[in-house]
Amino acid sequence: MLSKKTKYGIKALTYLARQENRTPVQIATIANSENISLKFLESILLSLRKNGFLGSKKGKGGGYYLLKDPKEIMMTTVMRVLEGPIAMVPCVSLNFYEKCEDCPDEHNCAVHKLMIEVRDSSLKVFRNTSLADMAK
Amino acid sequence: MLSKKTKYGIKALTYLARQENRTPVQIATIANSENISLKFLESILLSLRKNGFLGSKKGKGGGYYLLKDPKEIMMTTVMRVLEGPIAMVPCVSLNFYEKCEDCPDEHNCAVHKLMIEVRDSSLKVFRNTSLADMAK
DNA sequence: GCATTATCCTAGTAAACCTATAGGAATAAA
DNA sequence: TTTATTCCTATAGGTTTACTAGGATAATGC
Repeated sequence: MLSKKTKYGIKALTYLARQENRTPVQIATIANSENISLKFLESILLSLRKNGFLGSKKGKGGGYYLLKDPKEIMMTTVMRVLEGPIAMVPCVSLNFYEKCEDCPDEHNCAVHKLMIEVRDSSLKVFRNTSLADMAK
Repeated sequence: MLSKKTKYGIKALTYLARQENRTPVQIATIANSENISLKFLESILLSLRKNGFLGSKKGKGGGYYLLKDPKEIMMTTVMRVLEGPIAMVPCVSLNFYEKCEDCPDEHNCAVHKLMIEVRDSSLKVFRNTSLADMAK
């Protein structure tokens, strides 16, 4: 299941991608438009800034804005930062790999094989979608 | 993330699918072979029986066995029973649909569109894989 | 300089969910 | 009647999720 954090994060990014110029948009504006709790969104945008997606400006007329062209921001990156691994099992994750405790031999594990297929099919979708696509 | 329950459930089903005949296999045998906590596996197999995948026999020489031909058991069904919805968001789920609270219009939601694609790609994998495939 | 308007940051919390575990009842076979 | 097994309910303990509180910090405009 997608966490609300991820869902809201994607919605906020999409909102910003729809903006014509890169002048800062206030958290409250986005929160209002997308029906997201202000304080929760605040913490999400903060982490998106720390992860290099957003820039910010403090004080009056401040807010958040995208740092890159939406076309260059792929959903794989967004998902990994907000949600974590795309794979359903750590032993199949490309960026967050971990060995299973119970599995003596990964290559002989039926779950492993299935989950590689699932991972690849999801990856294909995320890799083919940019934030610009989302904003359309 | 796949829950351990689902992971262990699939492993147990695969184990049973590999059995040549349908004589009952004890929980302890499976738990041992797959490195799963006995008591935990017990509760998982119980729910698999209640959901029509397994039959059981009590007492000495008892255990669990598959009720259907592994070729007829598709991973979509297994996943839905063990893990729940295949979709990452309820508003995109075929079998567990729920409207989003925050979304006024589903059809205009970028997250919704993306998650439909992800769901369909995962579904394709699960629909093309039977328990017999897993056991190979 | 000062008031106002924003973001920044750390912490905390209630509820839900996950991963088991305990302990005994029911049933079947030898 | 003993032994082996599943059946069933309850619950404990840990983790994660989805927020919320409250003040610090910085920028703007008068």
